[in-house]
Amino acid sequence: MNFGEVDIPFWSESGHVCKKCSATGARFWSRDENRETCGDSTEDPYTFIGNPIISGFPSRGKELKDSMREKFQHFFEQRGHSRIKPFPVIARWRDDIHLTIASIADFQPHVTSGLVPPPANPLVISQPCIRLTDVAAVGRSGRHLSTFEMMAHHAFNRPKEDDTVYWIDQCVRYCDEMLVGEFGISPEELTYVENPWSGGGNAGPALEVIVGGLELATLVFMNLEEHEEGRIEIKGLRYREMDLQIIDTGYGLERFCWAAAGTPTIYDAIYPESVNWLKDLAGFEEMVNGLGLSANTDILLGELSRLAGILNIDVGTDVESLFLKLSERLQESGLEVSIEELKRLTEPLSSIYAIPDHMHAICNMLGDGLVPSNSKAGYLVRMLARRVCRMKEELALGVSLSELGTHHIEKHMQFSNFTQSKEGVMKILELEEIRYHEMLRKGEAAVKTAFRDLPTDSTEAPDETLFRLSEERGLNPEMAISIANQAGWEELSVRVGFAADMAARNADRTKVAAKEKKNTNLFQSDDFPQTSMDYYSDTNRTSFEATVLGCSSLSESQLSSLNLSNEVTNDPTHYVVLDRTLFYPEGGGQLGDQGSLGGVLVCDTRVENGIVFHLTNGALKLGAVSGTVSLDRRRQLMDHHTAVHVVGGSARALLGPHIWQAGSNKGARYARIDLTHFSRLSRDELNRIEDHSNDVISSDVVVEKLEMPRAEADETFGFELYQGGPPKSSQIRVIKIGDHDVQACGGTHHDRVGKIGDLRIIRSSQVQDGVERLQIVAGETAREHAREQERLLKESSDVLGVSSEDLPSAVSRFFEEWKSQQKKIESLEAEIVRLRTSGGGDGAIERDGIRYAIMEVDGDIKALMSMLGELTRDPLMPTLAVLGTREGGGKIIVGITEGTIASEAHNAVEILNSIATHIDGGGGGSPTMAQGGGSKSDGVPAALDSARELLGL
RNA sequence: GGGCGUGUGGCGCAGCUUGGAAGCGCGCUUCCUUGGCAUGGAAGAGGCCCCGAGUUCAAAUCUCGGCACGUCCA
Repeated sequence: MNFGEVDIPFWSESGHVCKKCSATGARFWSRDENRETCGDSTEDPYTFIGNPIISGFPSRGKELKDSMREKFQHFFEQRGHSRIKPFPVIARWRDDIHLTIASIADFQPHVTSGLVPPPANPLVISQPCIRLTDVAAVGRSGRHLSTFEMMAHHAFNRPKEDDTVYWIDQCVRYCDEMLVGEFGISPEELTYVENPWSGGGNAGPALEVIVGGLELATLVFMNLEEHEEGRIEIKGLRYREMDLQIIDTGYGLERFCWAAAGTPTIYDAIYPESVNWLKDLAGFEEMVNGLGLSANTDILLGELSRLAGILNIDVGTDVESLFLKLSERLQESGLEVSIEELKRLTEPLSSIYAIPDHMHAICNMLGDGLVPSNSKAGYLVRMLARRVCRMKEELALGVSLSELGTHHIEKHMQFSNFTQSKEGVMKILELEEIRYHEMLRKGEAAVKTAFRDLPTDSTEAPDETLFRLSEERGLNPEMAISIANQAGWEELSVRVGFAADMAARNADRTKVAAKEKKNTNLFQSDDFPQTSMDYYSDTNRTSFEATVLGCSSLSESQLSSLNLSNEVTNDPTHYVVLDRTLFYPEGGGQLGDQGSLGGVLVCDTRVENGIVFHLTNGALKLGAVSGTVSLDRRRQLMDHHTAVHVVGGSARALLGPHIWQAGSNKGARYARIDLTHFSRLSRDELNRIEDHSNDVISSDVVVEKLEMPRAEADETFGFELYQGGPPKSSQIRVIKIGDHDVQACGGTHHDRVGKIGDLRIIRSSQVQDGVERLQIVAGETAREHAREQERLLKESSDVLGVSSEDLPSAVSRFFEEWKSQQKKIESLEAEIVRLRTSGGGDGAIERDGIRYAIMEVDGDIKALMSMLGELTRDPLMPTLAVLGTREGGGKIIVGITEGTIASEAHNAVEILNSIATHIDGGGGGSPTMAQGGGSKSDGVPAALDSARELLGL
């Protein structure tokens, strides 16, 4: 049997036959012996529009989804599956993806790798998912969604341990029984298409379950993993059998709803209230009637959807030809609609359909506590919000983004399950809309500037200009062109194929960026056993005895890739491996310990693959050794690390559940914590967090340090545990500070928070939009910081001879006075210039209608310039002026009145260059104005003399 | 995580490519036009060109670092 072929007893028992699709060539199983196509080909249009294939579900929208989901989960519960609560849509337990894209994502990588047991086995779940890869097709194709629920039953088998829950045959039986028995689907309509799956390091056979042209489910049987010595080859990669074999299914909840409703589009089935509301707001009916279409719109819409997929617009698709094809197909069905009419109908309609879908994704993401940002997951929600803003403006809906949000939450969501409050979501949506408008407003000026040199009757904009506007200003080509159209370039349009080029350009750059992969292993670690990390057992112990297992000198390349912190004061030369250690290695944002080992200093400590590497400033012999950790530094690190947890908890308590730790760093001098928040923090807010944190510290609660299996920790504390990032092990350490804060953390901590002492938040900065970085000092460093601040104040106020209370007013007074004196000097200089240039006596000589003014003056280059201006500005008095000053090493400027006989007769640059040698300098400028300088100020008179000589005066 | 871009009178922006006199629009002050206002006209005030180094005779302009902000991609 070839890989991917599914041959199970169920087929023959239930009367299925194996066929080959006449359109796609795929192998498929069907009860209908006369069937030619697999059901999922261009030859298989939807048959359920207006003719539901699932019976017994009269409702629509949220009610329909709820009952459909319940029926599914109940079915599997009856058959021994445990119901699992859905995971958040923000995949915080993973560092490879931002969003939950499938139900199996909940269990990757820890469960699928076998590291952690599944929460139940077998299990049933309905997991909200978000996929943004086809976001451009949402609303257009009639079936694409950016957010959907994947209903699934999963089973995790370990055949080698004789622990098999169920495998392919039983899985297909469940599926078939449910579709036919529970949902009333006619058995002859069902096809199972073989479509083996591989990707992400795993592979296995799979079946697509198709009814009425619609893929309702996919059943994946994951039993292979990538391995160099594997015997099975798929797409050029070698695979071997996995220890853990997984039933990974996915049933599209919304597709079930659509099949039960038989509406023209999937959106009509799941978001009917929103679709109707938006149609009203947009005046869709009047618009359609105004078109004077020959065809009935309902029939037209149904027909459009039946041909779904044709309008499946990917980035870069040639839209024109798609519309042409669609129009032709409609004519075949007897509907006469021109392409223009088709466009005017489908464009607003696709927005009306896309908005509720996007709002659903947005509310889900924000509900999970995500903060919009200009990078990472936060960017994804901002992108969706901006798409909605744009669509609602094109439809002229006249409602705000937050009003759309309110409506959506009311009609479609059970908001009590979310961490973020409704008010929090509304606040964020309001801010996002403000930001969107700000971007547009700034974009307008940018477009005008970018197109300034383009003739107003141009029809095509330069590609480069559009690329840049899009990347730097966030204006996609359509937006940029529409702004330009209103600003005077009326004929301008986006050229055909531009979107494809832009996508290709992005893809190229992504490819280049992906190539740069760094090698992770710094040290030779194969030869050593895991180091016993004794620092957890007693964080206050500092001396220990151990055995040196290895010692090598550090190479150049190792040193440079170590990226030593500036807290490392001694230069390491060797690395030492012990059997056990009290030195805490850099990890979880906490810097490594320092101290002494044998006769050498430990400059820094690192860890790799469970082995601790002590970076020393000398070599050690193998054998027994005693070590001492620097207690002061360790205590300070613990002050800071525990303080970071306290501040994180305080921020969440005061600002809201969207506060997540986006990173942290704890050194001996200060610590910092990055927090997700939707606006900059004022000093006032920082003070409140600081006060709250200090209250927690003074209450002196116990810091609990728990070791527990990951599954249990998940169950007990939830995902808030993973503030510091996804855990990598099955056993995790949990640091719990009373009821204030709890998170998984491998760092060293005090036993009571009271040990921290003083805590100050000394400043905040923004790492990226939506992420605030707080700098914290605690314990001894807090006091040092206060002393340092005092010293700065004292030194500054001493300079001015005022008390530090008066410093701000004194500084501003001095600054004001300085400015006004600058002004006074300038005006006095101007006065001098007027006196010297107006009343003759300037040594000017007139010859052949040109006035020659050559003189040395006192003053800086600015004064010279204004004097030159006075002399050469008047076109009625053609003048050549050569002015010199001894200031700043000697400066000379040459100016000639523009557009006169003087400028025809002389060239300022030539004159300057020939005389500048006298001051050992050079210069340049334009033919009518040149300036230069040098390093020999005494040469100024000689230079002026040579100018007179040159001009024959 | 990887790019790209921006920071210039109170506000909105140009100038930066190719270094050589700091500009435009709105607003502000005063005057003229008017019975008063809107408007129109004239004159004027208001700049550490984000900060710090470097290159240069010369930096808003070029280079490096920092700060603040925007945006795209994954």
